[in-house]
Amino acid sequence: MKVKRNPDHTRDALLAAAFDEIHAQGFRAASIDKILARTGVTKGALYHHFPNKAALGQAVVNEVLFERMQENWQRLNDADSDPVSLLLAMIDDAIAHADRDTVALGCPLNNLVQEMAGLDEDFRECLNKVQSAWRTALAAALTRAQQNGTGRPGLDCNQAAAFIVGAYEGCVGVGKCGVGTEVFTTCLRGMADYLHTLRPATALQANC
Amino acid sequence: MKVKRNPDHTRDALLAAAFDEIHAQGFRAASIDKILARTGVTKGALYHHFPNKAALGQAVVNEVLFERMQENWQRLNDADSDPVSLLLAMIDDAIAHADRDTVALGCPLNNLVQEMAGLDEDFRECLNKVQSAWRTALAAALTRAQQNGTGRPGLDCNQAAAFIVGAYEGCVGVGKCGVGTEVFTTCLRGMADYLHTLRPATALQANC
DNA sequence: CAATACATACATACTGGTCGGTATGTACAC
DNA sequence: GTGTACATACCGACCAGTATGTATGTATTG
Repeated sequence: MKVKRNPDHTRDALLAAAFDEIHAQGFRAASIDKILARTGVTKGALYHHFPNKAALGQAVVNEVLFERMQENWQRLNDADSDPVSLLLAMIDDAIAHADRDTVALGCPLNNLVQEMAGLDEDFRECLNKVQSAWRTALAAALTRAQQNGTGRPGLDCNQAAAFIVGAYEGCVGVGKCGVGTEVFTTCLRGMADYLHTLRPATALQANC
Repeated sequence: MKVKRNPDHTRDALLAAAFDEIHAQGFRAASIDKILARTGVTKGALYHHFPNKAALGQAVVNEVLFERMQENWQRLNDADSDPVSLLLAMIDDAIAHADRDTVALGCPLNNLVQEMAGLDEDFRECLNKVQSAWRTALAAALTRAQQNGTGRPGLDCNQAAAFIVGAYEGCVGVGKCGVGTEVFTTCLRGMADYLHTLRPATALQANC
């Protein structure tokens, strides 16, 4: 029942398998041969669709990773509830659904940033597009929070957005060191404490 | 004037060169041959001192990385000034001394954690020793702050310590994505904002 | 004190395996 | 029939690791 030729499907299959392999092994340790074995695609086909390994990796970032992460962020801006509560809910969700394997794998974006951003300028650029889109979406959400009264007035939203991205990636990162999910969840709970401080100071200061 | 034999010096030279190579390339991409070329040590000598590459890498973590990082933490506990101010000063210092190359290299501990913690149990274990020692030192400092009145009373110190470690590593991590030091420093300034919330609420709530 | 014995500390040359990449050929679709 | 979409076989480079040999320092013994 296998279709003889389907270039789009072939390309997508390669991107998906490359994403998984790179997520698990990192880009440089990702094996072209393993990606081929996983998909059943041959080397000739791969090098027909991508000029070299770097182009494959960057296509994974631009086409798979970027879109996958955008699905998460846009939740921040299409709802009309307050963004800080949304962020807290996402933290709770991450804590609730954390399991050993996903913690060990880490964030695919952060993994690549740590490995490649300092080594390859092209990689750094397309990774930066993903990460800065994240920061921008977060900053917009925080600005919206200020406007609808659910965000602390004095807050520097761009600065806070940068920190939130960094802190979250950091929580996922240090979580890898723990035996199970403990370090990860503890770290996230500390982050939840921080997120509460992004709210207007009314509730906290009621007892003074 | 070269001393004919000096096993301790040979071993130290290998560890130092391995640290640099691993810091720059990661563990798996670190080349034994390049470490040898850098030191002038031969392969026979290296494999006399270390049974294999993994043992060399773990020795780097246990002997070089651990001690190097401990020098930074013990500042938190030997002074009698308040720890939160010390942390803020360290952030300021990091911002002031940040340069393009160090940001691109990233934190040697975090680099290794991201690369190896999920892949190799032995590595994870010795990296965890370094990182948990950091968390412990931080938690102790925060507890001390609570005791001498410079720390917020209700704070869960272990949780906050975990978050601080994660957030800082995250700031260094996402900083790699930026063109220069901008993302890194913005992120750290956001972190400084967080650190202020660890203080007792007196100063902030004075205007209510 | 000197000769011997032995372990430590290297040095050199090589191996098998994996890697990304390519050269060349073929079958399908329009 | 002509370009696209594959398939196969192969290449040189590099890799960690090893087999083997040698020089050096040190303890032992006569």
